[in-house]
Amino acid sequence: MSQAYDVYNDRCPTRMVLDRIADKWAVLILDRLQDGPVRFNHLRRDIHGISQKVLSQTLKKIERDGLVSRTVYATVPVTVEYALTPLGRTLTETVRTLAHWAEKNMDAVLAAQQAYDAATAPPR
Amino acid sequence: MSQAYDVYNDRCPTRMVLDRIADKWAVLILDRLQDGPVRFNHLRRDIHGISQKVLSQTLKKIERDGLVSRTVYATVPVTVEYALTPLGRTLTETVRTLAHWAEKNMDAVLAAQQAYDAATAPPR
DNA sequence: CTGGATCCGTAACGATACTG
DNA sequence: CAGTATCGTTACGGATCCAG
Repeated sequence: MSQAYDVYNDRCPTRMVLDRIADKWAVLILDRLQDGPVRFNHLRRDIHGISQKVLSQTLKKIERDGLVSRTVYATVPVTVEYALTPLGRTLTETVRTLAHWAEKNMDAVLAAQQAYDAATAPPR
Repeated sequence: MSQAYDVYNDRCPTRMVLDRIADKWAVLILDRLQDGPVRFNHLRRDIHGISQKVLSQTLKKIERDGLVSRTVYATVPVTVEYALTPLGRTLTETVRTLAHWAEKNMDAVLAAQQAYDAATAPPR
């Protein structure tokens, strides 16, 4: 993280953006949209564990951030498609590097956790 | 995000790791440790807005994940230093790319938010 | 100095029911 | 289909006090 801004202080704009990135559901949604527009209930089905309420809220947030677009089709019943904006696409691309890290180092993290637990819990 | 794992399903290990990355305070701490070991109260002072409770909890979490090491010096009073592990360092490096994105696109996000708010709120 | 323990308010979330 | 509204619960964070 660059020191161009005072990242550790409140009112830091970078920190503000970090708040948004640090949203698990938002990241998952952004990722799911990478292959093209997806409808509301389709997202709901694909992202297991998300409630329709949280999905709705999160979509609104990232739409406000300019990361996704919302397109309503006057079909009956109505159809709504969410898609990445160009800005959103640049973000998912950098998020990809995080995912790669996760896949590569997951085993190491798991091992570390087990070691930690073994070193702290067993005294019992 | 790669599709090697079923990222959208629970029980997905990548998603588990994502949970940790999606922790604003953890990211801030990891970042602060990039230039070398830092003591508890020093972290507390530098990362404005974090409470000592949350700092303590977060440090434990990322220590358990093997991302930071905790070293106690038998001074008086006692001194504790936190430092990045090699694993932790690889993570901060990828997180850096996120920060770069934030700095580069912050203005665009801000503009998008204002446009969104202007398009939704004003009907009032 | 480095935390642990406690209390307590708030914001987040899940479930459910209802609407255009 | 795509949401909104309401309710109840829970998890999280802040503040304070205390201990090794």
